[in-house]
Amino acid sequence: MLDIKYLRQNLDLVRKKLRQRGQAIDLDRFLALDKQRRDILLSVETLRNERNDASKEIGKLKKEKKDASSLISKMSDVSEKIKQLDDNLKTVEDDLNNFLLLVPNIQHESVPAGNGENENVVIRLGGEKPVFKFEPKEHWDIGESLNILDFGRGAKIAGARFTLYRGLAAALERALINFMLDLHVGEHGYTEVLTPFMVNRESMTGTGQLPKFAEDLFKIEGMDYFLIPTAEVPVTNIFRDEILDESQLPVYFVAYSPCFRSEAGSYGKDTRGLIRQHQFNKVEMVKFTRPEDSYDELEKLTANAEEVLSRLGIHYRTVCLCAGDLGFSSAKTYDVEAWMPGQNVYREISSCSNFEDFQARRAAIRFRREENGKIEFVHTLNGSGLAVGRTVVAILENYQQADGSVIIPEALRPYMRGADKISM
RNA sequence: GGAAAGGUGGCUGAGCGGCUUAAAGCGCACGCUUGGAGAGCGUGUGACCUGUGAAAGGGUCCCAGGGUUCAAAUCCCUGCCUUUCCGCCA
Repeated sequence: MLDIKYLRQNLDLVRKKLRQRGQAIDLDRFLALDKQRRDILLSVETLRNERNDASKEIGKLKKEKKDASSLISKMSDVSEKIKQLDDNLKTVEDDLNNFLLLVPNIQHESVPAGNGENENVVIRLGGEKPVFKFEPKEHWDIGESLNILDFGRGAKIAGARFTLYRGLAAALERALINFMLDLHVGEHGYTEVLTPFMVNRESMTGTGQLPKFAEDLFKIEGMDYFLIPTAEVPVTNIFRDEILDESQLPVYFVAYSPCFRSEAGSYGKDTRGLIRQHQFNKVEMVKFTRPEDSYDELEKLTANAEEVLSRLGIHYRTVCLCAGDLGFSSAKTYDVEAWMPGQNVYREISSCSNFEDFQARRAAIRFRREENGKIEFVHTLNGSGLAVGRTVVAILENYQQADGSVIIPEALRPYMRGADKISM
């Protein structure tokens, strides 16, 4: 959510920024609602003030056994008026709030212009592409011929976009989770948390999934619970409605969680393999920082994600998303894309974002400045560290051998009972 | 699932419908005192909205939402959450 005062005072700038993101938002409606709200507020508060004074007077008169009936009947009218104005105010405030909840964040000045994916800017390459003396296969072929990924039975058990892992694939998934958590906790200074995988509506609203993106979520029938689409939601909401001490900041959390996404609107996209599933595992990093630190922290967060790929020996590139490709809540996002030789493409394997105070304002996450005691919103950031299923894809495709086997990267072997290879 | 008790500020904890602008204590901050610390004494101690150059001022907030009343932390209803006991359960 944007700061209402900032919006009021920088209407043209906001309009311009939103246009760059490809967002058509009617800011005149905001102006009208905002004015209405303040007008009503002024009159209702004047009446309240009058009533408060009169109430004291009535109390005094009663105690002195004097007649208060004329004042009481007068206040009866005033109360009636207050009630009406309150109703109006509530309507206007609801409208205003609903409007603000649907306005996306404003991008940082360093974000490049552009309309979509194709205009993202590559800022870094890491590692090297493997060289194959044969035609590398796609991971779904590798996984099926090794009998470690069973797409047919996944579909039987649950449906399309669900997969059954078997044997060393299951072990590999679990090894990756532990490897990533150990790396971020042991070397990058994060604290591990394990959260609920279902959350309530407030949490979803706090991080920006609701109200706008309800169709992307799985909802529990008959209860107001949602399956999390990412651990970002429960982890960021850890501090919802809290005021932190400045000395606590920055806070770094890392969490493993399964993620559930309806993938509404992606019919026919990535239908084969592990790339786009209704359920997948992810290790997520989340940071709470002071405003002046958040862009440095974004660089470090992105480097933490890249480090996972470096340790696994997988080539990647890092792109800065252009204005038109940014997510709803983000002010700036780097995507880390792993090289997938079987498909001959780079695929997003981590997305690292600075939300500035957008989520903090929605979720009321604040901190107290030491020097003056003032309360401010924190900045929140998060990034995948990494998407586990897609990392399995990258390993299968990058480490495949001519004989159909797959070498296990050394960093993972201690997590896989010493196994160094997956073969028939 | 059955029964009961509760939800008040950073914490503990008062609060017969009007003198609550939420008592008191603890904590915290500042000052006095001290060689220094402690004790003692004094002062202060929330958030949000509105307003302004900044203020003053005004308003809201005692879990949430409704209701009764001239007036609600206080009375009524609904929901949520917590705790205890019983049942069931990985």
